[in-house]
Amino acid sequence: MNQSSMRRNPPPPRTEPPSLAERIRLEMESFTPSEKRAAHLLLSHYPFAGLDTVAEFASRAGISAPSVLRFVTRLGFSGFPDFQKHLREELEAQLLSPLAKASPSDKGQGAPALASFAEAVIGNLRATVENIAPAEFDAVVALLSDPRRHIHFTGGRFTGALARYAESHFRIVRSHVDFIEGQPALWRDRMIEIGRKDVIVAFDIRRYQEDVTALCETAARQGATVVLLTDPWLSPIARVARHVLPAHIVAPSNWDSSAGLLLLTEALVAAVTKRLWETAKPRMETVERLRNEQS
Amino acid sequence: MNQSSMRRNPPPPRTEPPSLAERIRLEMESFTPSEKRAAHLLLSHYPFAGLDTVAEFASRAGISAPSVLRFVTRLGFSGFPDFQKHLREELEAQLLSPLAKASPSDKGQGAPALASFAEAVIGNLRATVENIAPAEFDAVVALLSDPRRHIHFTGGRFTGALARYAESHFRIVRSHVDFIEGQPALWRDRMIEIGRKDVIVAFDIRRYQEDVTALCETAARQGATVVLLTDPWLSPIARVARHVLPAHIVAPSNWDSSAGLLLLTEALVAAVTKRLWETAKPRMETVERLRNEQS
DNA sequence: CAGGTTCTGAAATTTCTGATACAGGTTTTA
DNA sequence: TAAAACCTGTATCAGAAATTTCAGAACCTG
Repeated sequence: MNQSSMRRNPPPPRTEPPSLAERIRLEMESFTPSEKRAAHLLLSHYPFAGLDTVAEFASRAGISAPSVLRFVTRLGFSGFPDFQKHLREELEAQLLSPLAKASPSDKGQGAPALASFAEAVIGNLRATVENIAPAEFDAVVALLSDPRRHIHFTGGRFTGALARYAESHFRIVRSHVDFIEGQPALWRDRMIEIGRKDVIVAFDIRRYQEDVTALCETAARQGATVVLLTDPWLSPIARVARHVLPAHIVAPSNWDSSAGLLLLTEALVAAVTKRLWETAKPRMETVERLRNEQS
Repeated sequence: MNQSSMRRNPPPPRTEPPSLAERIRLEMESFTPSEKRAAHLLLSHYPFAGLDTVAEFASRAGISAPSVLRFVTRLGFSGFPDFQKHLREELEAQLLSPLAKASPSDKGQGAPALASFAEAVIGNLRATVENIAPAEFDAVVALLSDPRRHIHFTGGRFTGALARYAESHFRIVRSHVDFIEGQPALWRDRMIEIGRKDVIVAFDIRRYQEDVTALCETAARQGATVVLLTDPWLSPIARVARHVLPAHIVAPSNWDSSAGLLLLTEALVAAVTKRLWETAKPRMETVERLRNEQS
């Protein structure tokens, strides 16, 4: 008799996922006294009150632990951990919303698509920079500025292009720079020469590519230093990497965005060029002269 | 009852919210490899990654549970629950004061290079988007979405990598896509097959490369449609290009930044993928299946 | 006011989490 | 090159947390 199969809400909340808090407010009437106390506590400190232990929650609400359990069960969760998981996910989604709000809304075409895409990418860049430890970045700069080291760039299907981009710049700034194809057959032979003096800079984002991982593991086993540019979920290469620089990659697209990786790459190029300026300058001038002579 | 009812407080942080994240970034270099992985995971999903169980956190970070425990102990917490409590409190405090968002912007001097570089790049992206004519962008999307067209990507020394990046994506979304090396010797032969049905997408920024220009001029003479992604000063290719998308490239570096070009590329990929979704989806699934079979 | 229903919490039970000891392996130091 | 220090994962344990059971309390209902 409690539910006469009514439609829930005349104006159903449109876009946003129905927050748990909202649902609790709507169902408040049907709660028992104990459940109401639990609901009030949760709503008044939403959602943090629910992130504590059952005992803590019960104590703060002035009810017993079983009552709390009955409350969350009544809300449709399989147990208290399930309930907490939902709260955390909801909170995380809400906190990341400024980025998520722009993307799904306007599916128009042309400029709006470009503009919103750009905003998402910009958000990625900011997030990327904030999550990079300055010391880590500096350490990589120092590593790539060491003239005694040999630098090898590599990457996967899509990120391979970024590795090439990095290589094409570093090649001019300093010596001992090359690009390694990801396919095992193409690098197996060269591995014999990889050792402690070598640095592997690998680009690898999700749908992590096994051959790139294999390359890095082999190189690491030989004593090479591995630097990894990846996404926040970390390629398995992180296992053997000495330095890891994660970049945010999620964009309103069926594809991931590599803009963050490019940003890091260009920042590294800029920093290393500055650091090696004394030797880089003449190299750059020479390259320029050779180019002109040729044509 | 075991509570000594005493707040443990090593360094009284009563001034500003010295975010735990910030501290981790500063101490990053003193961490062991395992600890770094834990730190990276936490920072990349701050602070939600830390609200799970130890086992979950360890698994996601790719390390063992004890390493996680050692990590939080090293940060000065008495145990994992204490660590989680701190994260919750920090999160709650931050969520209640929207003005706290200004804090992460000003880094001391750790890597102002990276932060300011990022800001410059972001400025480039905004400027790029504003200076693109929506109609021009849409026209390019339509062109690249035409299944009867054959698409060829090319670029110069540095921008060639971007052309490869574009090609590696479009190749999956649609058929008749390839990459042309910039050196004349490598494309002269193929020019015989270039005609009205072909689209050349060229990447070229200052220090404009003569061979790329030559390629485009030849192709245009044969009736091909040329799309140019360049800088605001426009590569000479613009004379024969049907569509031109300029991107801002100036950065605080001895090198130009290609981030704007990458943004346009990714936006084009996203738009074309969406437009061709009916045919692109099965293609992407097939590619995925082939990849899995192979490995 | 009895009988039935619903609600609630104390205590018992079970599950699972966080913590520790220890040993193999690696890097650093002498 | 050998020794020492350090790092890290496996196995294990202790204890806390969530869950269930069950009996009593509160509240209708006729």
